[in-house]
Amino acid sequence: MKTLDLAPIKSLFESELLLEIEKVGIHKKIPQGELMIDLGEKVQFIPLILEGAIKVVREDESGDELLLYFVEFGNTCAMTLNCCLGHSKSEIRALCESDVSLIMVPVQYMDPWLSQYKSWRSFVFNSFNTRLSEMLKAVDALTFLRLDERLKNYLLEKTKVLKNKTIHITHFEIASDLNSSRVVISRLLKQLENDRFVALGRNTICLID
Amino acid sequence: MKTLDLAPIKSLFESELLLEIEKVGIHKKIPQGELMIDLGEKVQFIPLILEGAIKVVREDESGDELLLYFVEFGNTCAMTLNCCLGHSKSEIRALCESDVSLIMVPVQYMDPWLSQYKSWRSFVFNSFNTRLSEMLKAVDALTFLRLDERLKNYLLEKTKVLKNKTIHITHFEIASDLNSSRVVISRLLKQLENDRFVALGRNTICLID
DNA sequence: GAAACCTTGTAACAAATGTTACTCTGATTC
DNA sequence: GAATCAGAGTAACATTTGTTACAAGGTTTC
Repeated sequence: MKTLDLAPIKSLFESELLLEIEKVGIHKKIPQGELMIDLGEKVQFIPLILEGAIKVVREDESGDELLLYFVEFGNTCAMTLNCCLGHSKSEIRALCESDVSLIMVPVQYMDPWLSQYKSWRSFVFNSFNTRLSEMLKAVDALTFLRLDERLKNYLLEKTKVLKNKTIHITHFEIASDLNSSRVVISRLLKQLENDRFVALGRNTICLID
Repeated sequence: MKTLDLAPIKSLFESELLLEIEKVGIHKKIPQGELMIDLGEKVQFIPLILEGAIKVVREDESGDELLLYFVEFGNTCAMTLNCCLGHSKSEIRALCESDVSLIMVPVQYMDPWLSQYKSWRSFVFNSFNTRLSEMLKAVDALTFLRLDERLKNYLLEKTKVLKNKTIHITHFEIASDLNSSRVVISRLLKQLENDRFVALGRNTICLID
């Protein structure tokens, strides 16, 4: 069994805590596209993300979706913390946006570490704060922006998270993430192409500049 | 100087913590309508709500608003915690929806109490969770509901928080809270009146049933 | 009590977004 | 290589929401 490579999170936690994490944490690699948590599932582990990005999605009763935000390195999913602490079920779905490398810490360490380690408290609160900020951003976009602006933001986020100006995706998938319809997205993308914001190809969108 | 009446929160915290709260907390009563925190302000106190409700509002650059949620007894404003911990500035505006009675705890107790008192940890996390849930509800409404449904929810929330079936409010104020326009709200309210959901009067709306 | 103001009702129109239907084209399957 | 299919372009139309404009009653001010 390989030792955990904690290098990416070394600066986040004090050394004693790092030892504990090494002892009880399980290193996992999850390939792109894989479902991590679904609606209504119980969460048994706190995920510490080392590499990659996770996409968090909300769904209503009739199956319509909305992308809420991405979770990246140095954060954990606050919705998961939510579940761990409240022992409630997941209100969201989490998918791997890219290949993800993470450490799973069993939930029972949550509370003792909170009282013991200041760096753990910082980490957990930092995650909550980041999450609340992301939720605010989502609300802002839905409230104050028109769909063309939301689409632009979406494309920018996507390229940032995937670290690649060219995105492989269909118009239909974008429509799902933005809770819109394929025809509308095609229409707006065509506009963005005319505005020299993107170049369109089959299954690909390339940001210009 | 009167002793704090901690009765309402007695069951939330262990007795030692209650003593500490009594020692360092400042009891305050704030009348309805008063501004508690504005955008960009720094927060020096953690508010523990004993009675009443606080309305939390988001605003964009151009001055358009949106009501995010209400904070009631037994919770604290997670956005405030956000500020306390991150030492960042408020991203929201908080107003007293009704007369509010609360205890203000200076922020420096936040961290020591977290490591010392399990009930404080529970309380803080509970607040975060409630806030994330409320934000999810807000996102859901914006994404999946049409304005008439959002208006209904708004009226129901409002009567619940104010504990009164009759609301004193103008159509314009509702439009602000829902980030819509007065004319649209009047139109929809008229519909709700035809559907026997409300009875309309000048400055008043009364929920039927 | 006249003037000014606030609140609400209503109509006509405009803009943003969603829906349906059809076409074209390149990829995949057999 | 013919048949099928998925992805994308486009037009016509429907719905939802927002905007402008104006009228009619209350309320407040002076």
